[in-house]
Amino acid sequence: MPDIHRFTNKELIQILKEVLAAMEVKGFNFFRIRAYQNAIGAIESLTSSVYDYWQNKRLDEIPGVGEGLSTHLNELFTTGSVKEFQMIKSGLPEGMFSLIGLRSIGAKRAFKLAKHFSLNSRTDAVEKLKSAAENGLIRQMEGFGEKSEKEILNAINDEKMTKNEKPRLLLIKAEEIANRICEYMRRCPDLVDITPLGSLRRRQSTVGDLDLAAVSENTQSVIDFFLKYLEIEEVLVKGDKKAAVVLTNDTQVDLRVSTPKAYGAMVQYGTGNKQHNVLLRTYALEQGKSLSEYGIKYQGKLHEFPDEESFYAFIGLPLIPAELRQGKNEIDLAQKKKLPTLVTLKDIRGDLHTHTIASDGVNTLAEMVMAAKEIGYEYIGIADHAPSIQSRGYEEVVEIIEKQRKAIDAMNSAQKEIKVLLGYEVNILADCTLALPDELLKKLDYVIASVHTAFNQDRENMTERVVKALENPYVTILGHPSGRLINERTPIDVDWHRVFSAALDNNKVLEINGHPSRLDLGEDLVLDAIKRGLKLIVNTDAHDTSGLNYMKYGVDVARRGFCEKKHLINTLPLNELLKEIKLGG
DNA sequence: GCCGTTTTCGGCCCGACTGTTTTCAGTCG
Repeated sequence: MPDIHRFTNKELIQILKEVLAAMEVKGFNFFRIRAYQNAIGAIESLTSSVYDYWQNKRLDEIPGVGEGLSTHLNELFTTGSVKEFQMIKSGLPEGMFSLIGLRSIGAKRAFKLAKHFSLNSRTDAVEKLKSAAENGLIRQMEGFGEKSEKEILNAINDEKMTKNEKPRLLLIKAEEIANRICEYMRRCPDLVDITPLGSLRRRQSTVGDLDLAAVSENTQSVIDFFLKYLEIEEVLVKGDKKAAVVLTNDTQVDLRVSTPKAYGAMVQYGTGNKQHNVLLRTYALEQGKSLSEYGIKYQGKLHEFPDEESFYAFIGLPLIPAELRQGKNEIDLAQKKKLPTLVTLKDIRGDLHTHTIASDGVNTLAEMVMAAKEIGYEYIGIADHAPSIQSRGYEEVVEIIEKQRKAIDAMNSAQKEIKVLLGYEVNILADCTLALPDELLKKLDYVIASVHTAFNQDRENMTERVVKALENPYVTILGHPSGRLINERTPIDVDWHRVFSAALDNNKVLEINGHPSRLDLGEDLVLDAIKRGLKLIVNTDAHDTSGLNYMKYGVDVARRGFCEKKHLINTLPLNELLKEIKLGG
């Protein structure tokens, strides 16, 4: 039965933001407002859906969501609306809720404008405001001036240009843009160093705005140099400590500049995430220490820190890896000296999900093996898409697989530096069967089962489908488990609890696919998986030799999911890996 | 409304920048 109250995280955030705005306008208790802000912040940084948390009765695991909000969310998912929210919003002009998304318009101004121009419907509020601005009516209002009016008009026009929701940048893309800017900035004579902060430094799978921190004795000179960067289309903010711009590719870049002796505090401040910083400041305050981007105020004195390590040490904590600064329980773990020792790229000994020209890859088997050898891997698994029996016929498929086996055997006898394994990526078909029969699967060294078709099946069917695949004795790995393509395709709808149980019961391995558009499993599911004792593997899904380098993005996800070396089977030496992937037949 | 190695009350993060103001409110990160 379809569930009409299944709000997405994005929809929830919008709902909560509207309630938040209403509370601000009506002057609700400051801390109650902040509680909503915190909850919104927490939901924004989630990679799993709140709806799933609700279904599994785990809403209280979302930091900032307590008893009150849980009750409201429960009502929302059950009935489709929340009486309390309606009451909070009652009496306010509807149009204001269309305005709060606009840059430079917060709750207060949205209300003033909506009231003044009688913006009583959402649909035409922005349009009406635009014509008011064009007719010079906004500048006549108290508290508004010519510049505000112009800024509002700009915000509306920008909004229109990006009406289809500016998608967040893939990590790899954000990295590229940031590298370009940093390269340019290094030509500034006064610059000592520059580094990306924010979600890019935390290695989040997608990045919204780019945050950079520069270090220099002459902060103004660095800001001036930055503002001359050729790709800048619009300057949003410029001061002597920070600047914000929009690039011609529509990416917003925030730059902060600090002196060397205070750089540690600046880097800490800018790395976030917001939730982490809030919790850290609260934690420090218990010791009477007040944190800011300039240092730590303690007993009336500002202490400065050249690096983050000394900054964290001053409040009695070890350095918390940037990837873990998510506002989960990392501060607690740090305090108890129980932070995980995160897996690193160097720990990875091989890649089991790669393609060659035998299916849709670009490079030959030999080229892929050579590239893997150059990386220094002990083993590489070739997992081309399994040839289709429907189109080629059974006999031909058998021949193709035997040919591939011979080619790989030849590779292995020709050299001993790297072990080549024969796998296939086998589709989990819509009818719950696999694209290759068991008697062919058992000839392989390992099998990756993946969903590649019929992504839109309902939760029950899809769960059944994946669980069935995991019950097949010849399947080793569940490939790109959610099937998502970032900004392109939403994840399949499955009951992860059941999928994880099936993987656990049948001793299967879940993949963290490192392809920059996939990064799948996502980090929150990775965390759930290791909590439940599941085994994981990071693979690249490389379709050419350069794709093998995607491993680092997969490791990023693993690290954000609190993975240690022991959680990933491809950190094992070859003989132990072979035991892990030994087929059941 | 959230949260807890000083737990169920009494606290709750910090600062930059901007525009419209003569000291600050609003917005943003």
